[in-house]
Amino acid sequence: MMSMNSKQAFSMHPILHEPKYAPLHSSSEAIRRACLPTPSLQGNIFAGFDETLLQRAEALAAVDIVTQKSHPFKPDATYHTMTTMTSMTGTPTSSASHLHHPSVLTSHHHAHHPHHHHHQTQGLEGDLLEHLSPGISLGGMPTAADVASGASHAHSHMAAAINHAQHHHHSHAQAVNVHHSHHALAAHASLAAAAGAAACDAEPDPRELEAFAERFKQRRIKLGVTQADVGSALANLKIPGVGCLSQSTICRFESLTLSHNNMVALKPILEAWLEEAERAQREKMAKPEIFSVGDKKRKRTSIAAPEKRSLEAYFAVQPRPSSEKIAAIAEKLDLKKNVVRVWFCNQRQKQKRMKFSATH
DNA sequence: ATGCATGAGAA
DNA sequence: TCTCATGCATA
Repeated sequence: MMSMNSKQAFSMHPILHEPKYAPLHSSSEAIRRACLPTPSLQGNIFAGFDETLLQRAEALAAVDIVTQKSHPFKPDATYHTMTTMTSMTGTPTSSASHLHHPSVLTSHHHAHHPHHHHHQTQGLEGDLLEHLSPGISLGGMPTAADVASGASHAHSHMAAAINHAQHHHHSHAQAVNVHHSHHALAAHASLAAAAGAAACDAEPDPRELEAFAERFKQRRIKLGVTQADVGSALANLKIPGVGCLSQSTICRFESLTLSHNNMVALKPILEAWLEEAERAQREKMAKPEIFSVGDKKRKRTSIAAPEKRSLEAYFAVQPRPSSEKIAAIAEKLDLKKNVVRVWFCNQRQKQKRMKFSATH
């Protein structure tokens, strides 16, 4: 088995999004029912009705229900927790924190399906949910991460901006950019170089990526660093446009549960960290003097098993339900429309992840 | 390790 | 709105 080829063909563009400003957009909340014409689907038999589809899907779901059981839960189970962070122990299992969303690597694009719906009128709904802003924190570098941080110190700052694009003559564009807000730094250029490698850069080889991920994990563990440590330590590398990443992302990288593009974009960064960390460790070995020392809560809705099964059934029939269908499903399952919409989005994303996509 | 969520950017 | 990259909260 060695086939290589990424199936995603993206493209073209040399990228670059200019540091745009974030227009403010308020997140859309929910739109409730409206009347809508027709969900034009592409040759789908089940194209435009609702009840029938829903019932059918549920019937399918029912099959599982027999086999599996869980208790029916509240439709709106959201957990909130007050997070009190402040727990940094020496043990590797820490967490990282950062400022805003350091969103950052992007590349994508490929054109795909032309689907779209119509306008739905009205969208209002008093929603209880709102979002808040993050609290900042992160003061010093605690413990465990000497290696992680590559021994260098952090001046606590995040960077911000820039966006870098890489494109050669090929197809693939990777861009690492951070959203900046105010100032921007200069830009520069070497992402690939950071990898310290010879190659120019992108290698769409699932093989290579998989191998790297494996090695990465292995060496990371050997260094005694946790995924969270790696994530926060990335900021210390000061690679233009690269801030820190969460434990989640590192974990997903190692387990290949990221999109191909994302894997490709992250690889050079993590590779750079790895080298730096190993270098730092060697340095430390030399002199055993070591270290001196050492909100808003987001709510996570919990969709009960039965509802989840129904959603899966609907998804099997129609992965991209129209707004109206989403509303119908939401109502039927007694879930918020937005929850259902997000569920579908996440489901679609899952399908696209690497792991064993196919070409592999 | 993963589920659900947010946000930017592009349609 | 959707996709994508990411992250907080959780199990």
